[in-house]
Amino acid sequence: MSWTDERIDTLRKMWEGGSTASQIAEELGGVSRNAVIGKAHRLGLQSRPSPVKPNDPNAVKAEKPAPVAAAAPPVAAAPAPVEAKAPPAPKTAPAPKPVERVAAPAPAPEPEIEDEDEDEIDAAPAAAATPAAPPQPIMRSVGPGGFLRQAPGEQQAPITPAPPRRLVPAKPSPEMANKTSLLDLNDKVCKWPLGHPGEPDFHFCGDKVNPGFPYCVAHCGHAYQAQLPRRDRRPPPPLPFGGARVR
DNA sequence: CCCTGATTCGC
DNA sequence: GCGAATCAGG
Repeated sequence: MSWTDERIDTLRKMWEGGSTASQIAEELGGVSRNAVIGKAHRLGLQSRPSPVKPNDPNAVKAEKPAPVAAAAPPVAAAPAPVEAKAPPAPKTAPAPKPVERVAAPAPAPEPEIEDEDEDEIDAAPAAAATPAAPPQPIMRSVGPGGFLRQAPGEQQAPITPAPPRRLVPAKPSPEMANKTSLLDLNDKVCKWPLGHPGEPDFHFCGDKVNPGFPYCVAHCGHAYQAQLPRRDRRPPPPLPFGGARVR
């Protein structure tokens, strides 16, 4: 493959649009990630914070070891350290346009609790509530039964497993009449739990399963997230660069 | 390990 | 000019 104007154009647009070299390489096809990077540099397209490059030309500062008089050892090392001229002007403004990008995380699936009458989990009467941290929106994903999965940051025992409460009759209960209980599960019904174990009306979806899956079609939608091929993933900045056609 | 981008260097 | 090999941080 050669670098035709068209391909260079795509490279340039994607590169400036924030696509990674790998993505660009895949999009173009026939070239490696390295080829893309190499070409990008040859085109003069640098920038883009590199994981391995401190993008701070001013660096070196705060270098603990040498508070010595600024300049290195010039020949006529004048002992006079002071002479407060101005701190060595940073000459040309280095700031190469930091290409700021807004991290646009994929819209997390709205944590919907699907469960009729989700009764509040009355936490233990912790008298003096601990001040704790200020409430902050945390994005969680929803697992079967409406359990909120812990966000990556928080670590904490997963809520009380199954509050004893009172035992409920396994089957002959009015409210459980038409519900699918544990004993009703088989390969043909949706095993998506509704409510929480230990609660009076805990039961399972029970709908006809999506063939090949343990859940019905609807709940498969919750249980499985489509994993698109890389090439179809449009990275953060939804750049409308022209030439890219989704294959 | 995986991912990144940067750099080098033989072609 | 090209890009594989290599490097180095996350």
